[in-house]
Amino acid sequence: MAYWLMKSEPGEYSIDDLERDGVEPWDGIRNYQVRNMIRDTMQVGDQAIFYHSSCKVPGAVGTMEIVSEAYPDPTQFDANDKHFDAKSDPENPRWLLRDVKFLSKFERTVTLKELKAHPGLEDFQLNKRGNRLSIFPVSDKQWKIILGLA
DNA sequence: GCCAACGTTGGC
DNA sequence: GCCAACGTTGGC
Repeated sequence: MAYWLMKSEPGEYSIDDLERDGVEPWDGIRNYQVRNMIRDTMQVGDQAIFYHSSCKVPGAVGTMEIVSEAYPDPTQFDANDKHFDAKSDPENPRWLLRDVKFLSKFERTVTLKELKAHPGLEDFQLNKRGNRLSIFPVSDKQWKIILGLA
């Protein structure tokens, strides 16, 4: 089983929203590198850290499980959606998503600041300069460290 | 709101 | 295929 980190702006969709919904399609991916990873590398049963980005206290807030194969993101065909993509062909959809299931909410936010300062996380992608991918892999070691902090 | 980083677009 | 312009991400 592999581990991931998945970012969401809590103003758009937070860990509390996922706890309430249980299972949710993780839509809005509009980056080819990320799309390729969720299509080709991610597996049903993988687990992911839920990360709050672009907010007052950015950080890891909980965990979830990947519970579906990749399938077309319906928001790409919805002209009223902010993720609408007029160039995506319905016969060959450009953007995919997977369903995720709530597993846990941390007692507290493990902040970006802590993650940056923690020994053993020097290679963590979140801490790398220019990191902008909304989903990326997390190693077993990194996963254990972060859950240990929660 | 600012800005660095980097992806995408489109003219040539 | 190059590259300038533009858009987006995301921390601060």
